[in-house]
Amino acid sequence: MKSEILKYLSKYTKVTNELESAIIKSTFIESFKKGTILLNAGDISNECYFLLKGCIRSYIIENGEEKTIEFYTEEQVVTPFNYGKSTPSNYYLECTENVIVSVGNPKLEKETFLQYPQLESLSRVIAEVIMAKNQDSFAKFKTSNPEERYLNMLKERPELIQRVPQHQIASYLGIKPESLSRIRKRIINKK
Amino acid sequence: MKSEILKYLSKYTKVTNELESAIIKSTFIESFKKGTILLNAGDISNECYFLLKGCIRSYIIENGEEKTIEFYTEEQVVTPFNYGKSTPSNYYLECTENVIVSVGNPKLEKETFLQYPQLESLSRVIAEVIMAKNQDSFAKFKTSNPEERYLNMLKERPELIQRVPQHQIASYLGIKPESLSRIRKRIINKK
DNA sequence: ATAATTTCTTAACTATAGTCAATGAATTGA
DNA sequence: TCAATTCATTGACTATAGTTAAGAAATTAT
Repeated sequence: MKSEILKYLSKYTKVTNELESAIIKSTFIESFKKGTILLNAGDISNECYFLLKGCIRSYIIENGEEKTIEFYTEEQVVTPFNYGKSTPSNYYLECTENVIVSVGNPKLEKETFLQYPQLESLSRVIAEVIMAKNQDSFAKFKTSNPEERYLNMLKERPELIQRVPQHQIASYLGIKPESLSRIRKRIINKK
Repeated sequence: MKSEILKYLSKYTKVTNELESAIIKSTFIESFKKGTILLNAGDISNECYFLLKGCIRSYIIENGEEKTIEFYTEEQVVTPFNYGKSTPSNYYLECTENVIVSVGNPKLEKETFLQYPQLESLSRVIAEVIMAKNQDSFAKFKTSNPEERYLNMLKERPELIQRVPQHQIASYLGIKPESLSRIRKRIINKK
């Protein structure tokens, strides 16, 4: 399992033996059952995750309604908004499937970074890449309408549509389930 | 002017004398006239900015239409999506006012980080904070409708509404200028 | 296996955003 | 300062999303 992490990091840097052992030492693996809530709104978040297997969903509850913010799948990093800070989370993290993750926490991180400065450097680079991707998806979301968003999702993350229920996809796209149903129908008729 | 940067950084860390001189050495200030394009779509981006004075807007052109992604104002960091990478930018950066910025580039950054590792550490922390904020605004955008987005903007960035033209705000909110005009009318009538 | 629950689809209706066109207001440039 | 240009508002009309309600389909639990 840990080799998945090394494979991921090797996209960003040459993984030396030293780095490899640093990772292996400072990393531990955990499994969670489908349905497990990893973080509750109102709680302090003290863990971040690297997803090895499964799917994690972040969502908020507004007027009694769940609104999906993001779906995380294999090889994605899940860092709660306020990871390592003392402010409570405003959203939930839920396993929508059985999940295997590599877990990090601020204390462990700090120690590791002190001992292996190149890991902090790597962390910064990866944080910047993720940030760029986030900005990119935000831009795409803003500049498209619901139908385009769904088509884009079909193109970019087709497997996700098979893995998660449609009403969660709807809220992820910023619309109601009924609308997504109609959009799907519209698309089929257009073909 | 440089003291503004130190003031900003002091929110995240104790600014030691060493850090202060590191910043001062590795930083230079530039001014740009209103209307200046700092980055063109298709170009490689080689600079990032810390905004000391003025406003910078990022936008893309889609079907001949400008769509505003973000407005950056005082004390904000402008890092192009692909800053330091060799892939061309997919969007524009434009000064919507006369602008004073502190400029960074990857080469300078690299040298500075080598010499002052605590600055890289600080960079990572700030990157994470910005990331969290981005995720937060994305979540807010997704979970609200155009009217709520405008009301939220009125609350969060009231000065911005005075500073930039309304059709740019409309595209920033993901709607057409005519719709924003109607939303404003609706809000006034509700009061 | 069957009942209970949840999810998805459809329909009728309402509210709001998009489109196109016209006009008035504000800004910019010579 | 006046003309030209850009920007904001309004109206009429269209398209699409939200709402409510009902029923079908799929999933889950006993």
